[in-house]
Amino acid sequence: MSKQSLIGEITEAVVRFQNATDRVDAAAASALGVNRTDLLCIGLLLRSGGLTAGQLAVEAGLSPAATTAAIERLEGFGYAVRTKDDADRRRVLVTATPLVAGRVEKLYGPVRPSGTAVLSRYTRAELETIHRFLVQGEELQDREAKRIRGQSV
Amino acid sequence: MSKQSLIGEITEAVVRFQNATDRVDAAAASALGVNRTDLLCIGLLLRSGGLTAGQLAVEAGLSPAATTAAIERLEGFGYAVRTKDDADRRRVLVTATPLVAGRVEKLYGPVRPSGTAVLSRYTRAELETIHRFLVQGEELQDREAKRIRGQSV
DNA sequence: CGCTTTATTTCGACGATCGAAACATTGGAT
DNA sequence: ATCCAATGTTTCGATCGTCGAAATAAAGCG
Repeated sequence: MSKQSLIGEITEAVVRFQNATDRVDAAAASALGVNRTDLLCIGLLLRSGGLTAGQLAVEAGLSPAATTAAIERLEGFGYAVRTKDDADRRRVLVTATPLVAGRVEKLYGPVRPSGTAVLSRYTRAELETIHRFLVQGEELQDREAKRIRGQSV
Repeated sequence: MSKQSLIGEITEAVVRFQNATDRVDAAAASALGVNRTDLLCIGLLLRSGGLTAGQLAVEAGLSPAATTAAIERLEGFGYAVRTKDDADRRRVLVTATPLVAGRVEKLYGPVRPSGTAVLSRYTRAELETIHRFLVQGEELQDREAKRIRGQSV
């Protein structure tokens, strides 16, 4: 196969890879009974160990109003709790509950060892190539996103 | 760096890569003045060269009602046209217009050469490694998505 | 011909989002 | 000390996108 056509195949494989990732998240959201926005918030809360409502809004790319609504939904599921910040009582600290932490672990936990198992079969040099590809790809896409944003169409 | 921590970095890099892709699509949708569903439909229509309303619904994963609404929005923008199928007059063929084709080309066109330029700097063996990684990753994620779907939480 | 099946649209309702205004609290500035 | 601008969150009203179900239209078949 020519290098050029290999490049074409990689381009398509990237798209399929993304779609597969999307299907995993869709399945997880469905299993938790929440929508994609809520799943995003859950991930942010778990990774951070807790955020104020405003921080969550920024991280999730949501308006203040939508953030309040999302927090309310998560509270309703028992997936998050609000606590007033004693130092600054305007602030509300939002944290994920052990309930959702447990469920997420049950859903996503097994992905890690599976991924590690797959990657372990690569040599160190190959892993470095893959890593370089991912980092350069991210940079490329951020450049392109920036270019597109500056375009009225 | 240990192989193990390299694997960890790759895992994180994958997530960042996906997010970057997402930002490109968000920027493109915004430049075209449409939402993400409409952008998805535009892509499907352009790639296929035209679909019936029903086919579009299946491909996009939308209900019939949502599909009709999306087509209506795209028509309103001048991005799609409906034509009755003469052979089976129940069917409606939806096609992307040159207008949207041109705009999409202007937005996404430059991504291809940039991507090719980046990938060209890899050796053939490296490209094969990357390709293998993407394909195996897709398979892995599909297995995990299936597992998660079979889980009540 | 009717009857069932297939393709699309219409209808009514709901859920998630937004911008703007309201509310609560803080931290100066005078 | 107190007022006032700034900050953080919630409430409100409106809009948009989606769905399920019913309606419409057309095809195919017995």
